[in-house]
Amino acid sequence: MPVRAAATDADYLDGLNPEQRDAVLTTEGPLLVLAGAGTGKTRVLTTRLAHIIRNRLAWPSQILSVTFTNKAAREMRERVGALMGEQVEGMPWLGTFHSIAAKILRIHAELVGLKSSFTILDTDDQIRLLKQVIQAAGIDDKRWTARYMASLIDGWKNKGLTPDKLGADDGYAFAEGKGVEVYTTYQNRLKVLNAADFGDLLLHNITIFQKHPDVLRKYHEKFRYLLVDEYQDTNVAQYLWLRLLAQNTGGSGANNVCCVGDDDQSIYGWRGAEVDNILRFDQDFPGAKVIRLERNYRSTEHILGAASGLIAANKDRLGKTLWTEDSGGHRVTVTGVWDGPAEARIIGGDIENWKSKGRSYNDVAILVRASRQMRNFEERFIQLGLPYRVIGGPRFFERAEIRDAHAYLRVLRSDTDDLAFERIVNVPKRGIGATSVRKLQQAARSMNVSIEEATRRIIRTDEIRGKARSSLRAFLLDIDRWRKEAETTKHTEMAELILDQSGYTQMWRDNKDAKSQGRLDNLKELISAMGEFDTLDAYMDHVSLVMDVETGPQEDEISLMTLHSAKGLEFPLVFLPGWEEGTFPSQRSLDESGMAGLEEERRLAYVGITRAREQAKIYFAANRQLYGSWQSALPSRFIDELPIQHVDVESEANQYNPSLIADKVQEDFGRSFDRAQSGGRTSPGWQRYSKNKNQNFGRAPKDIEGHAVRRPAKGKSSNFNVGERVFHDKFGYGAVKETEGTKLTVAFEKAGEKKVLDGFVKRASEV
DNA sequence: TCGCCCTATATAAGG
DNA sequence: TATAGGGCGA
Repeated sequence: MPVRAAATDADYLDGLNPEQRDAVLTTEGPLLVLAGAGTGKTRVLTTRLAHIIRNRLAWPSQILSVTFTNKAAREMRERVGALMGEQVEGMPWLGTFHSIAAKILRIHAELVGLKSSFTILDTDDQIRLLKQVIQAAGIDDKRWTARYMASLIDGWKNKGLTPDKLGADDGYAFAEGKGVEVYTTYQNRLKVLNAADFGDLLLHNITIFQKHPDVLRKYHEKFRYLLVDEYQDTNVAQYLWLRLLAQNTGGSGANNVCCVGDDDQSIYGWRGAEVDNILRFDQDFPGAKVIRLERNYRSTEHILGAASGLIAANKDRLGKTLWTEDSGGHRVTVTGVWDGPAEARIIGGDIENWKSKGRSYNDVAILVRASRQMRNFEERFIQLGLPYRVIGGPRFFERAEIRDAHAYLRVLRSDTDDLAFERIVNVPKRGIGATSVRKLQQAARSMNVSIEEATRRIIRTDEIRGKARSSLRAFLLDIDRWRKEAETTKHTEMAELILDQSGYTQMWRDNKDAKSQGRLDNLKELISAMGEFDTLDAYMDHVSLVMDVETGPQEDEISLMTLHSAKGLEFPLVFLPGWEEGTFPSQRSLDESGMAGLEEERRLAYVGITRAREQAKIYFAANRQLYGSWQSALPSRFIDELPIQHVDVESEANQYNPSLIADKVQEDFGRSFDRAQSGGRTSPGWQRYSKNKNQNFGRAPKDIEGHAVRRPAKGKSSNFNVGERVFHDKFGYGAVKETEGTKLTVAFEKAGEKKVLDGFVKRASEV
């Protein structure tokens, strides 16, 4: 096989810019491709794969390509296929971290005490199992919830920490130091159940690679090229896994690892991602080449300018300068509105306007920080009759009815799947309550058999009596009959038959809840999803790792989603509502993660703006309803950080004074920052921050007519005096307690003490 | 054991 | 405000 083919004149390289071409052709040695938003990352990735294969640098089976999501893997597979034509059949080692780790683990399962047939537990199973472990350890599971323990364990697994690698004080956050004990017991239970949770897939791989160099060597010999997408999202475990596979000194493809990512789009720190991985790449892989893709093909100059100015406030970044030839276009707009419903009303009107100009709803996206912000929009769109789709939200295979159905199928397949058996033994209600189930669990444990086997034995005794006993007996007979029929019946028919005969579908038919029809529909959809696989086993293997469902044909609809799920997408017109302190940046991020949290929020804002091709429109509301009660809000500090030459300030007519935007509290920012950051104003971060901030604030913003907005002089006080009686549309009457610039602290008679801006209150005497 | 009522709680979400 | 899960009475 030639080490390198002269392929620079190949037509698949046409149309790549010099940096993209370099990223495709640099096949040997470690390479980091820093791909800014909209710089043609996927094209580079797929072309690189095609280049390697076409030039016979490696066979498709010798390339390991990892992504985070099934969607990304699917897209890559399709696009490589399109580039290669029919000549190449699928790439066996292209997939998500988890699917590839699972594939490897199936081969070597016995090295970590599992059987090759191990089941993969989803988060729901994981939590139910943990609850059992916690209760068995005599820990109060209300004070110390399984959910909390699961998050600790996930955190440890994300860091590559098995129980033996934890110190005594590590588990102290749980039940006075019992954390590690619970973790250990949980891992032992998993082994007994022949199961692995998602974190284990990677972790077991790492253990195997570390303890069995001969196994690792085989993979070194197998893989000549490694490719990692979205490298900024990798956690420590993924990083360790990759290092082990990549650090190949003697093999055929020494260190040919290519990581692609964008530190500015790292938004999954809360999920264990370590931006550090990408920041440290050249130290981890000595001799690494770094290529920056900075030419943006997506957005206008104003959109890029606004986004770049914003992200410049971040300290920990490698730094890129995006540029475009697409000059002109609309500035990013910033609009202040009265409250959430007003925001939805204005955006709804804008969308109608867009549509009436002959553009499509598909061009439009609304990106929110938290899913609860979607509600105002849904309500308004229904009123206006605007078609929309919500992207994200609860996923198909995670719905309770689907999990129940799967549990029936798991029991059908295996008589040792305790978690599945427990889940459905009393669904639908068969009169087998918690007490009976506990007895079964105890019996199973003492006899060292599965719960199903324990049940078979126990119903021959008087241990369980009455209805519970007869129901259990009938249930076991059902299971036996189903297993027998399954030998000769197609799996889809089998599923229908089981759901029918168990009374499961009847349970939902009898349920008068509004959602139960939807659940029945989901069950039908499940059957048809199963039909795409030849056997039940093939189907079950698939769903354990692929939780999403491919989206069907597109209608012309507005997209409504969170900022997180918008990553990787683009739309001509993007609405960014809810840019208020507390909402965005989220107060919780600041409280829990301080400066790092703030920077991640800012990257999220950057992701949001850079989704837009033609126009990005930012909104903030003066009042926001949170959990049923109204709160006044201040514009997000991110609005202050937008370079003014790329921004137009608009206002909701007569309701809002544009000068408020400009004003908005440099001092207030300082205060919330102090809260979030223990270092306070003396920290380097703060000093750097204020410096950047002042740079961005040299000029006064302009309002929609182009007049410079009057900016209150520093220390300018409001027109209200302490003790004055005022009226606020949402909070009613109250008395001013304190004034600070244009910000008032008002003791409202009904709503209590609130901080509001003086533009939003009137003198009570003028009402 | 079931079912209702009350109350505690509330980001983001991939596999 | 909306919901999920626990407590308690029938």
